[in-house]
Amino acid sequence: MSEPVPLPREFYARPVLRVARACIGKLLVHRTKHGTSVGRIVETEAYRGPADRAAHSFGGRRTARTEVMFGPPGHAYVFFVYGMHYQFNIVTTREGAPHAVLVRAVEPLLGIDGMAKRRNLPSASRDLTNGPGKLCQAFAIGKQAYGLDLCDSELFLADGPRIRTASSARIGIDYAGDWVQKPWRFYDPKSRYVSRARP
DNA sequence: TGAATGATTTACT
DNA sequence: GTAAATCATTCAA
Repeated sequence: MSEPVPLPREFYARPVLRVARACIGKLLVHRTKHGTSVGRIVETEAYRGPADRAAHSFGGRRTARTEVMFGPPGHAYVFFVYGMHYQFNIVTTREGAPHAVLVRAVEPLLGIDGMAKRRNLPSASRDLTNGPGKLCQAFAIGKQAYGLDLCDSELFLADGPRIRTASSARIGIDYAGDWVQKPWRFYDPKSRYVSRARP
């Protein structure tokens, strides 16, 4: 594989639904001192605050946690939930528009041994990266990744194969009322690493 | 200051 | 299928 190159800022500076769909098939790359992890993104969700009741930025809530979403596109929004899991998001659109794409699943490509070690699972296991919390643990993405610029070469997206993309309702946001049914989840229907079957 | 809760995962029945 | 794990963040007072 040739050296992956970070996608330009313009990739992220578009409406969040377009970015969420465009992310399917792109490569996620994380370089650390312990090694490099690479995976192909196979599942994402769009969160379009402040109107979207499911988004942390709903109602324009601007706090220490959500601050990065109000900044320029192409940065990492990483948050911690359920007392044990991190989630990796991509800030999109434009400064002042708190829209983000949640990366829910990837297919491991490189650095699989490190992922297996961090997940304490066999390297062939599908459970390595088939969920938003799982891939963060596998890729060693934690609070240190909060706010990172995805146009730098530490944590970034790179071009990948063009994939036929399907959509469905988002997962795990039953508190959001009617917003649950919006088809803002995108995935590669051919991948065995999507976090679950069509709801 | 305190109580509620969550963009999940894992283990167990 | 259900439930426990576990704590930063949020909001009410």
